[in-house]
Amino acid sequence: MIVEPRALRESYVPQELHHREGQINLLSTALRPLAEGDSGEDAFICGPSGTGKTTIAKFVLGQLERETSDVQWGYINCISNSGKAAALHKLAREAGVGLDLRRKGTHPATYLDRLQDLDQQFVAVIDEVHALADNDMLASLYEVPNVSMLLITVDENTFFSNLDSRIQSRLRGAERVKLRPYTHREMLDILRGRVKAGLKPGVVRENALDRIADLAAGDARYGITLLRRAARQVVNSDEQRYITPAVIGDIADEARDVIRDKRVDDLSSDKRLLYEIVREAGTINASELRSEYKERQGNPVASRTRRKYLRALEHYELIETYGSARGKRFQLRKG
DNA sequence: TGTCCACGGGAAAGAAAGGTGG
DNA sequence: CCACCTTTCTTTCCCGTGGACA
Repeated sequence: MIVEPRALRESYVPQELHHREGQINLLSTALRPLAEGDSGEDAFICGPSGTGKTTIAKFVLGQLERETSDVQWGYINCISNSGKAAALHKLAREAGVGLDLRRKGTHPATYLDRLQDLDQQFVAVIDEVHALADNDMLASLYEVPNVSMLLITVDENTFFSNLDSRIQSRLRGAERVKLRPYTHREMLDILRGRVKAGLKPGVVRENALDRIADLAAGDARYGITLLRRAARQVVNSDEQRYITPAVIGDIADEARDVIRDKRVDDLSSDKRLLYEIVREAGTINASELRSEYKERQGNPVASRTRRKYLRALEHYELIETYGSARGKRFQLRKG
């Protein structure tokens, strides 16, 4: 049934990307000077989740890598590497220059020096950049002449408004690539591509793909997770031989949870409890949240810490907040 | 309009991680 | 093996700001 499991993972970068030609060209053009050894433009990729932001970044850099050997690139996700040192460490390692440096006890400037000494152009792909704790890492990277930044975020306007004005003006000229949610038809193409690469021919009913595309509503990550879970369900089942709309219906809720749980699993227990409280309540105001948390947590963290955690959950896009000061309310983020 | 309380920036203390020298 | 060092990362303390509510 499953021929190539990797093709069913959302992190898989296919040989050809459907319906993103314009954006790919825009991004390639922005990075074009790198192939001649000049520094490229900084660029943004923005769009809702599941619109292929990370995938097109990796795709375009992969293309560039095949054309020239003078370009190195590194990828970090700011949700798992929120600290400046951790993030720079990973970037330097991907450039192959930080291998001798220890993770703790190395000054951030050391990584920057190493990147600068590289006699190649370097592209730093910084995913989920809105979750970055201290933005002066961006300023530091901007200072390094042979480093270009490719910043990935959901909405560049909210990202910009949280940025301090010095970096704001520097990044204002950066190329912006915007991604819209996929249409139903586009989603079907993407799913067919994955089916062809990953599954035995004929095991997926066409109307099942239609059902997946409906549920995914433009979010390719969710669509692909649905396809993967459906395939696994059929493999483990004795009765079912084919992926049908009924199978999709059975696993739809579960697939939604899988994506969310993957993020929630990484949280510390206090953050997870705060998230659980918001999730159970749907919407909750600040003081109710505080008393609920204190009641359920034996030794609660200080109130300032609790607020920092909540802000982090907001950055991770697990919750949303409205209002300010005493009127602040917390709400579970949908989708 | 005054009191209450939550927010959030920033400093600073504390804990943890990794390395070094005796 | 242990004491000690450097730097990161987390948590707390301090405090000015501002919305809610009587």
